[in-house]
Amino acid sequence: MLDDRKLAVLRAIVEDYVSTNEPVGSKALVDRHNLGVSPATIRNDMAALEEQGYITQPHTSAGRVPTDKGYRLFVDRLSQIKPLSGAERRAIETFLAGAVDLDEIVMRTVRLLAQLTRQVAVVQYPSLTRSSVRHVEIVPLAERRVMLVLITNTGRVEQRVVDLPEDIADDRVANLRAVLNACLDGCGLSRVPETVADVPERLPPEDRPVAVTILSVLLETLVERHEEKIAFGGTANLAAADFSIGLRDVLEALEEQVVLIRLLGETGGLSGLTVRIGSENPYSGLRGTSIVAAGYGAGDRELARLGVLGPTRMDYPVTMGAVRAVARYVGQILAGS
Amino acid sequence: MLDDRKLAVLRAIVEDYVSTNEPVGSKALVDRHNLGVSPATIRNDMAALEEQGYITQPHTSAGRVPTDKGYRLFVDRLSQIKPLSGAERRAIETFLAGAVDLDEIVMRTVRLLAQLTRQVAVVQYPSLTRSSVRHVEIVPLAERRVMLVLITNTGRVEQRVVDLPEDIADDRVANLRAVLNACLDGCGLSRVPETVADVPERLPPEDRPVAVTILSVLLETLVERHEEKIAFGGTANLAAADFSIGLRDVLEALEEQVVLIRLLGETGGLSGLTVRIGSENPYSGLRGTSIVAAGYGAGDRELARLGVLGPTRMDYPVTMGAVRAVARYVGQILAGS
DNA sequence: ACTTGGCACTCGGGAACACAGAGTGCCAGA
DNA sequence: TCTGGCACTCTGTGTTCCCGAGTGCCAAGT
Repeated sequence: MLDDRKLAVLRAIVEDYVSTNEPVGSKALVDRHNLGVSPATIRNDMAALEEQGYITQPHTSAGRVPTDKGYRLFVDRLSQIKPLSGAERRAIETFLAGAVDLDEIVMRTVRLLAQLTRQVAVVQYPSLTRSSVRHVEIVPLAERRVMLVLITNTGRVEQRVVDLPEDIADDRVANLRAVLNACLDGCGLSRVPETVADVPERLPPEDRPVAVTILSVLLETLVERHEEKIAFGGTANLAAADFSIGLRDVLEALEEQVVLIRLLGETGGLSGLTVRIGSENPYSGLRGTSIVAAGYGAGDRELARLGVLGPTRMDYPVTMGAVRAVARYVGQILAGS
Repeated sequence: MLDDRKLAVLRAIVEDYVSTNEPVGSKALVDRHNLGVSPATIRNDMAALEEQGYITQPHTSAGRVPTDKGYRLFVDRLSQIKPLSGAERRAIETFLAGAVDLDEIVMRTVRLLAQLTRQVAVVQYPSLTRSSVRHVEIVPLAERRVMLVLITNTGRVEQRVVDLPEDIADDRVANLRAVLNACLDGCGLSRVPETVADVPERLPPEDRPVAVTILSVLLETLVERHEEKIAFGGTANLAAADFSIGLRDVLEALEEQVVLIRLLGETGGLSGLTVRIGSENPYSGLRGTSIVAAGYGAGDRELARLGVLGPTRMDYPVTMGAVRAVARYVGQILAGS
């Protein structure tokens, strides 16, 4: 049904269209790629490909353009992820190595991805829920007011100001801190609620109201921040790629954290890369845009995801290579720090 | 030289052009605003205004359009800042009040400004250098590795992982922490370097190498973060305002932190509002865009700045009102938390 | 000294039109 | 099954033309 040559033709069409941004015709095809046949033959193949929905023509008597289905086939079976050049790898390493805290790691990753792929980069902060407690700190700020600081093993720091129901002496705060750290150290965040359940009972009765208040804020922090944080950048690249339509929609989607998270979401197939092409993605404003995403994490578990977003007409092999490489390096950095 | 009627004409031109986005001619002017004179008279006035560079015509036989100089005059002398409606004020208050930490305050402020003005909003994080130390925390992470956490009175939290030259027992860390907090509590960040200079001497000799390492990282933190942090949003509004040219440039400028800071920078005249119109601003890519900015702070001192960025063709009175109001409310929130 | 109506002039933008060029589908022959 | 040829169909571009909004200027009016 789709013999080898037809597949080759499809591949050629995708490659040409991606690089020229113009519908590609039969003649141009045989000129550029040396398929050993004549334009007429190609036309027949094209007719077949169109029949089956892999390509389409914007109007009669124009060249062909890949459909989403065509890109899908290309990505799945006709292309290979293109590894980065040595220079690029080194650039990534040195650029990321300079980061000094989590915020900066994320920011730099965004820039890196945007620059490497010339698209919009999106990076999710390492998930709170899957990481574990490294330290809890309680800092007295004023009477009846403390700041609660939670440090995770991924370097993420959460802070909350807590208003207390009553005064509490500094040494009692210290005690509470010690108890908390003793039972929470290394504890997976998802297991924190059970773990702290009996903490009040282990304290002198007069400390319990304060402890309960602080604990409730702590739990709140975990729940609230379940909605993850996201950073993005490289929007200038959107303007460059003369986005046929909906630049507005894309920008809107980018500012809608919830949408973004869903787009990155759902881990996918081979080598951890997810590619969602045009109408495959669940947000109507993003018809015409594809997302290439990958999970990253320190060690074995996936902590969060990152990826890029660009026109369906993008260079998938290169983009996928860049995303995969960056995801790996970020994972290493996180594991090392 | 510029009698009252000419000024009225200029005002009318600005207002009409802002609302219609089309060059405004003499006839349209007399129709809409009831100046009590004929089109011919207006034409003479317009000629005078053009002569002096306040307006210009895109081409012969088109209406007039304000120049940057014209907008400047309009902002300085022909318009009044338009206060927000009661509903808007309440919306601001409730929206900002829900914020739970500094990050969220900033994020919400960005959204608020963007929504209120329908432009791109830019918010600078409260400056580190002008705030003061509320607490320093040293958290042991592993042997020879601690995390240094600095909490400022504006709620900003800075963290750094520090690799130590040698092992150090927890109680000695606690001692160092106590000493640091004792001398730094409430200390303005700019005075930290002098203040900590003699700390090593006050410690037992065996702790000094560690203390020196930690202090150097602390000082580094202060210096590095002198480059301030910035958040922005509402870029979708850019696409809506059919930006004549340079949407790309604008997006690039937005991602260039340094440029952004310079744009917000320099506090200005009346009521703390700075308006920079088109070519007045120091970045060539932003010809065609204006910036309305204001300082905000808890109490008397200006901690940082916020503002919006949009086409020179913007509704200045409304925008200025919104920026001023948001700046005030954010100040209140910061002071209160 | 301003203001006004009249008038000739200018120029951009849209509509109508023609045309070249790229591309297609199909068919008959190798 | 491939190929060359041929007729056909579009889009995009350039040309021309014309309308209308808007101007500048002048002479007359208040």
